[in-house]
Amino acid sequence: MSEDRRLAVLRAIVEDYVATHEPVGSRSLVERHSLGVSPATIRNDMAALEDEGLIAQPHTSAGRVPTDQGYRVFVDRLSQVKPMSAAERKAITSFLDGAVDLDDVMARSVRLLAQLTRQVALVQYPSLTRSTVRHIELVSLTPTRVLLILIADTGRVEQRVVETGSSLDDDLLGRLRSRLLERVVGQRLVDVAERVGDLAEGFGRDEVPAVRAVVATLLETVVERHEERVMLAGTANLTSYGEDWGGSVRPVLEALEEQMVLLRLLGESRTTDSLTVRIGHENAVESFSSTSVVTVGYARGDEVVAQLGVVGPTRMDYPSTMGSVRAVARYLGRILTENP
Amino acid sequence: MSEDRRLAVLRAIVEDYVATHEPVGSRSLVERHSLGVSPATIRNDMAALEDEGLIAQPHTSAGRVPTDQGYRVFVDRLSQVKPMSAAERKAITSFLDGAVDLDDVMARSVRLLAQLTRQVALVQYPSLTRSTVRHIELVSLTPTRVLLILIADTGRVEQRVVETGSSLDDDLLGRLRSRLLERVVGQRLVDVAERVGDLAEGFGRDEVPAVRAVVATLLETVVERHEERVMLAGTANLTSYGEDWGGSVRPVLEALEEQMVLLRLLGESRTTDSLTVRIGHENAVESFSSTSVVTVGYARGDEVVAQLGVVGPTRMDYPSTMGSVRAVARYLGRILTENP
DNA sequence: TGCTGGCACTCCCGTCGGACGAGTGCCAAG
DNA sequence: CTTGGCACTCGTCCGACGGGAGTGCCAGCA
Repeated sequence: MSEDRRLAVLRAIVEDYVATHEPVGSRSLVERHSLGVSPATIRNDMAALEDEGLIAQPHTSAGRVPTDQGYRVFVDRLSQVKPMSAAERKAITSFLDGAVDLDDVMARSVRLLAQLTRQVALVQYPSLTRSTVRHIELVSLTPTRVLLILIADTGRVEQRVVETGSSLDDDLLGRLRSRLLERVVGQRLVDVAERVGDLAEGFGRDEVPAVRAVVATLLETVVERHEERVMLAGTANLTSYGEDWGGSVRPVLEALEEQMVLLRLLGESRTTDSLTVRIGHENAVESFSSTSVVTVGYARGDEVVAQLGVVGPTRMDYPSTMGSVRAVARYLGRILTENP
Repeated sequence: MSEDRRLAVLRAIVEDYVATHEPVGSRSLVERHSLGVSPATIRNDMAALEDEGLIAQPHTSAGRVPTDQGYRVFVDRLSQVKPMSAAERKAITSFLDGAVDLDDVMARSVRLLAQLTRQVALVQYPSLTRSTVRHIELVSLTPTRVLLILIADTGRVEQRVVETGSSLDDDLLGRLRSRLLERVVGQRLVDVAERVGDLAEGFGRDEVPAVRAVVATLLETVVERHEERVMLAGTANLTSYGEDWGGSVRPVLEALEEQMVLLRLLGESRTTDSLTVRIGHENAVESFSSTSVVTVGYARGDEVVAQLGVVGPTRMDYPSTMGSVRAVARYLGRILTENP
């Protein structure tokens, strides 16, 4: 009973099960794949695979279904990422090239990914903390209110209203603006905090509170993870996987409405730009125990700025999904890199 | 056979059906409601109501179910909006009061509405075209790129990158900014177009193309319906209504991902601030033929700036839903009005 | 004229039993 | 180590059946 054939059987089981969504038996296995042995032999292999915990049977004397561990082995050792066809690549570029600004790029990417994979797609905005400051603008709204606008080099724009407490005249606003600009433009957002800590120095006594308020809001904007936005698309695809996906669709839909959950799904492997596959219970989030999450980082230049990925049933077509995810990440990275 | 009693029967049928989700028969009707007559009498009334097209039976000799028209009559003549309890009102205010900016207000409103109604909630951003310009800012990104930021008095901020073609120096940018400000600040967005048409006059020959580019983008931002954003929450609630909702959940989920569809659902009665209920086929959108949409405008000051509402099964609890929708609209309006 | 009780009828739905078939595990032989 | 054979297990798919809920109609009564 060769190790090789056993793995070939596992691969065949995964492929068939993904294709048919039905437990697969020894007979149909030898029919659909040229394994060169009889059903009985396969049955022995299957028994072994079951002992190893890679497959399981839903009921006695039904076909076999891959377990989470089975998928794990399949992904790690038995499959390779399926590259996109030329036509698909072309479709991707032409679809993404029409974008006019960052929001548009993100929106298009996430919809594209949902379409390609027929699953739920997630795209995280380029992280604020990893990018640098391109510009800061202060706009006076009312005497005691200032709109603080922060523009990152990724094209991302954050805005925030500051209650200054005391009033700011145009002169003070101008001085504050230029001080801020000279301190932080070109700096990485992570470093902004230490660059502006003493910014209040050099301002008049009565001006300090207002300056402090602005700086505080700026730091909030920069530091807060909370603002790591994630876009979502393709929730309708949840319905296609019938009822047989563990529990039901509801908890998944609920979880997908929580930004925090999305970030956890995407964020746990922040720095890599290699494909990450989290299968079933490997997901930290409870309600995703019968789903798999495929993520990858995308880069601007040669720095990974955020993650994107898809959420689907554990019985997804991993090679294709991984191919699509990787392809979208690459083209998205290219667009971000080319458009300064 | 009095008209009054027939309508009382219709009301009872709607109420029971909404509560139980099962066809309601003459016997259980007289048990649960004090109609003062026998089942046989009710049956006669039911036959009449069926002739009028207000109720129907799923199968011969099953109970009756309200038709779209039946709900229509119920909403128009037999029900009144159920006001929120004091506790609920308090919860609403405390939930909304924590908001820090417009995005936050919108996000909280939509989630709140979804929770209150246990349905899918929609909230449209305050319309750009109905509000006035508070400020316009031009920020130079690269020599040939300018970030145009438009701030409306509703607190809404739109940003857009302008490719100017030729290069803009700081001087030109400054002149352009002040010209723009003097022309449009305080103007209604609808009027912006005519105020800036001739803005290029007074600029040098070589400056005109860049000015034109900025103006064009500004108009695009102002005019484009496309940018009427809608927030969405509570899609998980779609699953609770079981399978028995016409067709399935999928087309509804799909439609809800289209901004255009959301706008159509909300937008058809733009100007009123009175409750609008669209039942089943009354919805223009195909996939919503077994859902009802309850919308209402919300105002800033005394001007309706946008719509909000919920999408649910036709067999929803209309009085409560209408109460929740109206309440959220009022509190949202109050917040927008109080925070300038 | 309108309400009521009675009655026959329709049809949905849950249950039960049996036949079928897919699939398994084991064994003895090649 | 592989293979064919064989007995066995279950899940699933009918078809029949009975109960029950609900209806429509009718004749009698206020």
